[in-house]
Amino acid sequence: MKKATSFDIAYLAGVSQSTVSRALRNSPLVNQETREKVQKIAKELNYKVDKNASNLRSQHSDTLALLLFEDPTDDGSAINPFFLSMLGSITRACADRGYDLLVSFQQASNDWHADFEDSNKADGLILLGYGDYVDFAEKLTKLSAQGTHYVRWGVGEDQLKGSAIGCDNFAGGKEITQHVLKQGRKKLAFLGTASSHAPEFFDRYKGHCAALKEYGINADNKLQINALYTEEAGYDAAKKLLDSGVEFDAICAACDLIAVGAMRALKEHGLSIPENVAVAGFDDIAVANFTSPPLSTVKQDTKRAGELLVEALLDMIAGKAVESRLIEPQLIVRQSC
Amino acid sequence: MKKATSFDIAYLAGVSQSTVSRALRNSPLVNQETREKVQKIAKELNYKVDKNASNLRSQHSDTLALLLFEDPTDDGSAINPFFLSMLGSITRACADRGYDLLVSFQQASNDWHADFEDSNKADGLILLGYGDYVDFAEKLTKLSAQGTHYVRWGVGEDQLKGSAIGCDNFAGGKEITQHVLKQGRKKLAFLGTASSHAPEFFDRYKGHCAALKEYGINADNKLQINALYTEEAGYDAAKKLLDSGVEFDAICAACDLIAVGAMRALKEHGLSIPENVAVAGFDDIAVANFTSPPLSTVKQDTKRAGELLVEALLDMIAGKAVESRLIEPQLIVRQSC
DNA sequence: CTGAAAGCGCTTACAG
DNA sequence: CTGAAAGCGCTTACAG
Repeated sequence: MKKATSFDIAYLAGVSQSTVSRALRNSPLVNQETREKVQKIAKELNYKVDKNASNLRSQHSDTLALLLFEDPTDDGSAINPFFLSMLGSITRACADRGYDLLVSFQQASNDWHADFEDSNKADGLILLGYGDYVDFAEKLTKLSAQGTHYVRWGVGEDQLKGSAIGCDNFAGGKEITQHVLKQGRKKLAFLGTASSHAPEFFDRYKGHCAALKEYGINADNKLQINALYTEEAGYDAAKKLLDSGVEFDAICAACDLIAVGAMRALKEHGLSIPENVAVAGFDDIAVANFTSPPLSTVKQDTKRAGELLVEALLDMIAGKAVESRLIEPQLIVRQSC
Repeated sequence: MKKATSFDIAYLAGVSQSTVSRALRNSPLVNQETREKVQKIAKELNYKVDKNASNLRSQHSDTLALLLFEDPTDDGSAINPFFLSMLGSITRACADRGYDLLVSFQQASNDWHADFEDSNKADGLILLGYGDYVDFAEKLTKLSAQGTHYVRWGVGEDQLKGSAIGCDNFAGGKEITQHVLKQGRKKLAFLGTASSHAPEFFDRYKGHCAALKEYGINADNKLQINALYTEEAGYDAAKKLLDSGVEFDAICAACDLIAVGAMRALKEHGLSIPENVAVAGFDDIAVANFTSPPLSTVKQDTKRAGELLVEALLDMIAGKAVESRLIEPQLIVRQSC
């Protein structure tokens, strides 16, 4: 059976195809009786508007694209659980608003705008990632120049083009460090890249340093070790710290995966947590609740984040001004510190 | 600046719009020199084919839809990490093959076919879920009747319409139960719904019983407690088991989340794992490596699964016959049994 | 409130 | 190898 079109319905209903189109979209212009008749027939025929045709004509797609960009050095098998969680909440937020969501891991192309908005596949883009933000900045500048509608998860607009929804990383970093300091720890190490290549980590580090300062402690370079987004990186960084011989009684990790890797290194080294070394994370991924001991961390509300991202993008597409916004993080105290 | 169309390029290249269209799709019909000239101009203009127009004309979308159906009783906040992992691998598999992926949690509608394939948004559907399979069976029958292209993650075709890629749940359930029995355990409980409402769990249970039989043990009804897909359900089921007073020295959980919940209940009850009770899971989610003690389980290869699902669907769309296939699960021994 | 007509931007027979 | 033309299935001024 061939697919029904609006002309088939028009014929059966004894009205014009224009009227069918109007009736199906609940236009107030159409007589209620006519509308009901048309909708009844459409239902009987299992009719659905052809999205390609309607999008082509109306020049919008009611579809958003989620682009997950990652560090290309990643082996590709495991996605950071934090982003997977964001993906889940964004999918839900789109569905709630009647939008479809196109998902892509855009390693391949370096022209997101062209690939999605120019080809009319999506009305706007949501960017999510943990790649190198220095490379990334160029792309954002290009996107903005082309007038693409996009929002980004991450840091505010001082550092990168465009609007962003993000966690208040400075506040989060400060809060958990204060918590560690309150336990009487004095020599705090920070595991995570502290540079504009990873601005979210950098902000957390700045919050970390601010808390130290409150306690009259100067941040020590030797206690900060670079590490990116993975358990392996956390393991390596902790090893490096241990091998360096610098004394420390606590580790603040820039993310939970780093903390998990660091805990493994500490245990291999015969150190117990938190007796010898306190450990703190950031993100509150599912695993944080199950490490031994369970990891104290900073929770980012991914559900709320997904909603804000989708709302901001929709506002932008509608031509409204969109402000970057920060979500308040929440301290989660468990047993690791 | 208005978006460039193929007519703009045709004008600049001094050829017809038809030729532009051919040149852009690398048609062998077009002179190489002409093709290069056209492609150069297209690049300069930042031109991208309008997907809505080309899809409308050619009647296919190069897009696949992933439908995640869940138990509506779920609170909606947390998606089972196993499915999130599948989602990641499916996204990658689609990208590798030049397809876009539309993601949807189809709670709202009950007419997937109409929503995606009839509206020409997608060429085919991938179904992934943990809802009630009895309700689900009707939908599948309808999908098949309408000639929709779809593949499903889960159990083979005996029980449900359509082709499926799934884990060999029987073999996995049998293997891990054998492992538990080898440790000398005699009174094994099974936590997970054993009925056609949850056929994957049912198959795991059947494997479980087969292993018991090999060891001369008859499955005892009182040692099987229903539970669905969540940590909470696992906790409740273990409580129920404990309260029933039936003796047991091991728990085989139908999935890791159930195992995690059960471990919590056992500990609250003052029982130690594995000394008093051995615990086994199924799925190998990230958390399994971090429970205390780390959970022995059965790993499902989600990367391979995603690839097979996408390949099968593409074959089906291309008109090839597609067989249901099972992936071999892999026993992962940690410390919980 | 309704209809006839144009047109969104492509792909693809058809003719040369 | 190339071009003129039709048409995919809608939405939306325009006219009544």
